[in-house]
Parts: sequence; structure tokens; C-alpha cells
Amino acid sequence: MPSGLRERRKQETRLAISDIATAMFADQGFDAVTISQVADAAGVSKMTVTNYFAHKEDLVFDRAGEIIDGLATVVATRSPGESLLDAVRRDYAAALARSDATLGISSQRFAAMVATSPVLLARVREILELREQTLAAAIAAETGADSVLVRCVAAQLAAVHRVLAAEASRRSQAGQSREEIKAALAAAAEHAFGLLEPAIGGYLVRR
Amino acid sequence: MPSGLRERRKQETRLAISDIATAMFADQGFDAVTISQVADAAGVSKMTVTNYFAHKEDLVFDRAGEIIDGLATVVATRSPGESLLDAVRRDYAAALARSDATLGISSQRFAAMVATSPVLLARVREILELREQTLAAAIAAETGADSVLVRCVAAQLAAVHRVLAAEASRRSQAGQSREEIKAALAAAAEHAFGLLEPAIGGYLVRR
DNA sequence: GATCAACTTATGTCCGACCTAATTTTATGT
DNA sequence: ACATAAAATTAGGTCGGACATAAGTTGATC
Repeated sequence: MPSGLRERRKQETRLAISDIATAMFADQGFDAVTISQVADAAGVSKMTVTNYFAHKEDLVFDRAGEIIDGLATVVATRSPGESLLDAVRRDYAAALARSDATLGISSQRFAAMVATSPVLLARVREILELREQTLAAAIAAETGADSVLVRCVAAQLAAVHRVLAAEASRRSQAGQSREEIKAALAAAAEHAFGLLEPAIGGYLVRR
Repeated sequence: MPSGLRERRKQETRLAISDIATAMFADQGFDAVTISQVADAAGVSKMTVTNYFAHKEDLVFDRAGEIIDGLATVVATRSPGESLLDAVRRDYAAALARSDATLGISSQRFAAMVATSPVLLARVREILELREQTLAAAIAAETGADSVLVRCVAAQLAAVHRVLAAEASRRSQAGQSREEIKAALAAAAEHAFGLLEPAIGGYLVRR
């Protein structure tokens, strides 16, 4: 098991590399900075970077696991009497209130960096697909059976999150303020989740 | 302008390279075959392959444009009195009847090849995202205004197609017959599109 | 304090993507 | 028919990311 110093150093090194890399990427663009340059700036060898981060994209999306598990956790921990849609909608409002980073609200430079890099966009798509699949698995675990319908419900719920995140990214790129974006997202979420209400509003109310 | 022979030769070369490549990929796996090997097998130089196909994945998904434009075309060409959902649902049934290749029904080997290659899966995600965006643009063009709601509707419609295609891929990998898969997809489509009925069933009925 | 395990490094290979210049093939005008 | 222009193809090279291996270094443990 991790013994004090060694493990702490690892986390420090990891974070230092990730922070420096993200700053360099935001500054010069993801594809314009090589792993070697990141390694040099961080004062480590190239191999150390690739040891910590299996893929270059991981330098940017180090906390992808939280996004991937987010929706499934919300569904799994919802209170009795709450439907899937209610839980996801309630959680979105809460995330907005606490300015959760996973909603896609970011600095103009970060948003532009992601939007202009094919590699990062691909990674975002993969993360969102995994989130949807994880959500579908959580729903399937609750209903006891996997099915196309379960995956459709998961897809619809995840799609709302995804479309709202895209809107957040768009507004971030446009340079809007966090408060401005949050207000817009709150209004948009009303409409978006409301659209699903007649379809899956009563789906899987927890007993 | 394209003058007979020259253009025809190009298309022949392009198709020959693509066919040989797909066969080699299906046989040995996408990542196990290099572009050089494809070039050798096709009797051309490596540069010729990369001239025709900007990315290695394009050797497999040469007709991506058809998938990307499919839903938008369906929506844009639907008849008066038809809603968005009705048009997409009707078209799906028609595509199923004609065993359209874009539905995801394929040979076991092809399905396995795609499913086991991270690069190909990434390309599939990109194609599906582009299809959704193209559909959203078509809907926005009709309503006269883009919005989060429009993108949500596009996302929901595209999601059904995507979930059904994933099901097709899963069954293809499992070695089910085309007829077997078509029957399962027809039934699944009933449920999947039916789920959206109360949400967007009356949305954008063409006048 | 010596030993072991884990972390880091140096070095090198492989492949996809890309570039440039040279060569071959096709099309066109006289 | 032939020369010339245009386009396709080729050869050879660079670069970066991913990966493998072995050697070196540092922290942990008895």
C-alpha cells in the first residue's frame, strides 16, 4: 500500500506535469506542443510523462472518471419516489449551483483549445460515450435486464447533458462570463429536460 | 474538369486500394496491418494510399458522407403532414426493408474488426456526431432558428439510430444472420421510436 | 544501514502523418 | 502526330506519439 512520501511525490509529479502541460496547450494549442516539450518544461524525462499518462490527451482530461461515473452515481443514489429524469434534472441544477467543472463551463482559452484539437474532441466523444454506457449499465442493474429501451433512455438523458455541455463550450469560447453562462444553461436545461418529461417522466420511480 | 479515362482510373485505383485494405483489416485486424502493407498488396506506393485517403480509417469508412447526410436528407425531403419523428421512423423501416448498409448490419468479421479497433471506434463516433449536427442544422434551417431545443431533438432522433446501430453491431458480432438481426431491429425500433412519440411526436409537422 | 521494490531515465524501434522534389502518365492544342 | 502542359504517382525523408527494454536512482522496510 502507498507509504507516505513516495506516493505523495508521485501525485505531486503527476499534478505538476498535468498543470504545466495544460497551460502550455492552452497557450500554444494541443497539437503544437510535443510531449518532449512538456517533459522539458516539467523537468522530467519524456518517458516519465508517458508513464504517468498513457495518452497525450490524458494530460488534459485527467479526471475523466468523474464525468464517466457521474450520471450512473446520480441514478444509483437517488431517493425513493424519484424517477430517473427527476434525479438527473435535480443533479444538473445542483451541479450548476456549485459551478461543477464537468458541465463544460471553462475559460475561453481552454474551450478554444479543446474545440480546435481533433485529438481532444475525439477524447471528449469517448468520455461521453463511456458515461452513457455506464449510465445504461446502472439502469440495467436496477431493472434487472438490459435492452435497447434501457439504452435509449440512457442515451436520451446523456444527450441532454451533452447538448448542454456543448452549449456551455460554445458560450465559453465566445467569452461569456461564468454567471452569464450559468443563467443560460439553467434556462436551457428547463426546456431540455422538460422535453423528455412526457417520454420518460414516470420511468423507474424508485420505490 | 474530369476527362474520362483519367478520372475513371482514379476511381478504380481508389476502390481497389479500399477493397484490398478492408479485406486485410478484416482478416488481420485494423491495427495489425500497416499502410505500407496495404500499398504493397495493392501494387502502389505508400504515398499513393495516403494521397487518396488522408487517414488510415478512411480506408474502411469511405462512404461516411452518406451516413452523415442521411437523417438530414430524410427530414428535408419528408412529405407534408409528416412530423420529424414520423419521417425518421418511416425511413428507418424502409432502410431495414432494403437492408441498407448504414444500419450497422454487417458480417461478423467486419463488426469485430471495428469493435476491436480504438481508431475505428473513434471514427465511428465522429461520423455519428457529424450526422447529428447535420440533422440539427437541417431542423434549424426549417424552424429558422437554432437553439438548444433543436439540438436536443436532433440528438434524440440520432440517438435512436445510434442505439439501434450498436445493437446491430452487437448481433453481427454474435454471428446472427441478417434476417434474424433485421427482425430484432424492427421490433426494437418500434419501442425506441415509440418512446419518443409522447415527447416529440407532434414536433414540426410539415405544412 | 543494507536490501528490495518502485520510480525514473536513456535508448531505440515502429508506424501514421506530412513534406518536397522527381518521375511517369494522361490530356490538350497545333 | 507530336510537343507541351497538367495531373498522378513515386522515392526519400522528417516528425511526433506509442511502446519496449535495460540500466540507474530513490524511497521503504527489516
